[in-house]
Amino acid sequence: MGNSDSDICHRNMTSPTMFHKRQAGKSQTRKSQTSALKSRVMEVSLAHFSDVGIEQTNVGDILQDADCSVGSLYHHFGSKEGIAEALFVEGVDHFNAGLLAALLPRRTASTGIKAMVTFCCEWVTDQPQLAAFLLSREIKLSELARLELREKDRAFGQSTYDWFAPHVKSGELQALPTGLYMPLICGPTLECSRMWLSGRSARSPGEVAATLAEASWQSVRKSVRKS
Amino acid sequence: MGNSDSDICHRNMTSPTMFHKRQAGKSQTRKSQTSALKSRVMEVSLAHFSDVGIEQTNVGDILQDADCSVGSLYHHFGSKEGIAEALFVEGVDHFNAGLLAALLPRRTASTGIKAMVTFCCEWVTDQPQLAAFLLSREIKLSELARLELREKDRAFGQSTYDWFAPHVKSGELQALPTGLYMPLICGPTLECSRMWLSGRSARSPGEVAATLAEASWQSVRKSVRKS
DNA sequence: ATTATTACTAGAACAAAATTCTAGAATAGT
DNA sequence: ACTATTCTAGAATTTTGTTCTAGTAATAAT
Repeated sequence: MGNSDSDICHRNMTSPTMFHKRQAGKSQTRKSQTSALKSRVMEVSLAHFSDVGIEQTNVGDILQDADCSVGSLYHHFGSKEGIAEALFVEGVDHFNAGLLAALLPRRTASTGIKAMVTFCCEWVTDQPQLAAFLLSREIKLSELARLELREKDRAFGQSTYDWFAPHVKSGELQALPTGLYMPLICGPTLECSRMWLSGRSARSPGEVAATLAEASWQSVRKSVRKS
Repeated sequence: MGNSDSDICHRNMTSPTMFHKRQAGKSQTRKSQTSALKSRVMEVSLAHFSDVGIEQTNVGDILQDADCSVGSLYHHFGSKEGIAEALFVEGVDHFNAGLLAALLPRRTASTGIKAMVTFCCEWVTDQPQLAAFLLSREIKLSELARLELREKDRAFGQSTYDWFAPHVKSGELQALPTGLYMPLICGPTLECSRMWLSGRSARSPGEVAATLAEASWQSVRKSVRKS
């Protein structure tokens, strides 16, 4: 059915080609074919990576599932890690953008913080594959990607801090080192997510979103208590 | 100095042995030699794993640094992942034991929760190698190890819950699903740790321990507020 | 229009690294 | 003493990631 290759002898054929297979859709332009190929590789890779991890995934499987040649893959991604890196950077971008989109429109400290937690929970529950991949830091980022990411982190931190600042000033939120807000707000949720995604816990983040949101809010609000 | 091997020709020698090298300490019993070998392999492996990751570590280096033969390594650990697995399970055990030891002697809810956070911070700061390895979930656990770990998690959760229960009953701690206490109490700290260990943040957990402890306490204590 | 350049595809060939295999030595059990 | 088992050893094999050469489509330059 699928593989009408390898029936005729390809062995010891020093020259490739003799008109390309694989170009099923002739109507498509080359550009769109290429970008389709790249997305296919990334999609397939994500599935494998999140399933068995980067190391256990072998390039051969990706090649086969994405119907891609060795040459193309290495032309576009450079290496197996290269695919992972692309997925990682793209994923972090999406996550951060979504988190900001959830936060910025809120007007009160309480609703803002809770919106962040809720977004995390939904995001993890909605796309467990991507979440599992991003949360399992098994990617050894290249120096380039590391810098790119650090800059993105900084910009993201700045944006959230701009939102926080007025609420800190008004006395609703605690004044904390910049780097502590994210861990305090999203840390518990991400920890729950890891447990759930790795099968070590049965309860999905979605199920406990409200509780997590309230608890995280309590941990960063300015305390004015009786006792 | 060290390697007086490979000077005499070993090549194309179909039979091994002809009395073993490596047995430097003749006085030691075989048993202790073996267990020493295993620890050596684990120690060396941890250093490599936490440094460059499991994938980037190659077995050859471990073999050389631990002065171990291929046969021995595969006899004892089965595979490279096998070493990682052993390290992981042992590490989780130590961590959980330490955490319990920090918690159990405390008598009040507040000091108990804070002791847990403080212990996490110290533990991560004290043994960054082991921490980095455990927190970077790049290990694909075998089904066996997964079950073993799940059971350990359950037992650990039970022990902590036994400590929590009275404080919940007395109204000091919130009543939460069992699986949420750990993420809420240690989640922020572990998130900070990951950031610090991966070089994405400059502040070590130790430096912000007190703040984290207070915040985590606020997130799980029973709220009795004005507003 | 023709040529040069670039982007892309293809798969054989290569190299490196993980794992298996065979065999011998030490020890425990009977 | 003999048998079974555990452990050590390293050559041989296999697997797998990556490079290399060679070709095709598309585009820019002349």
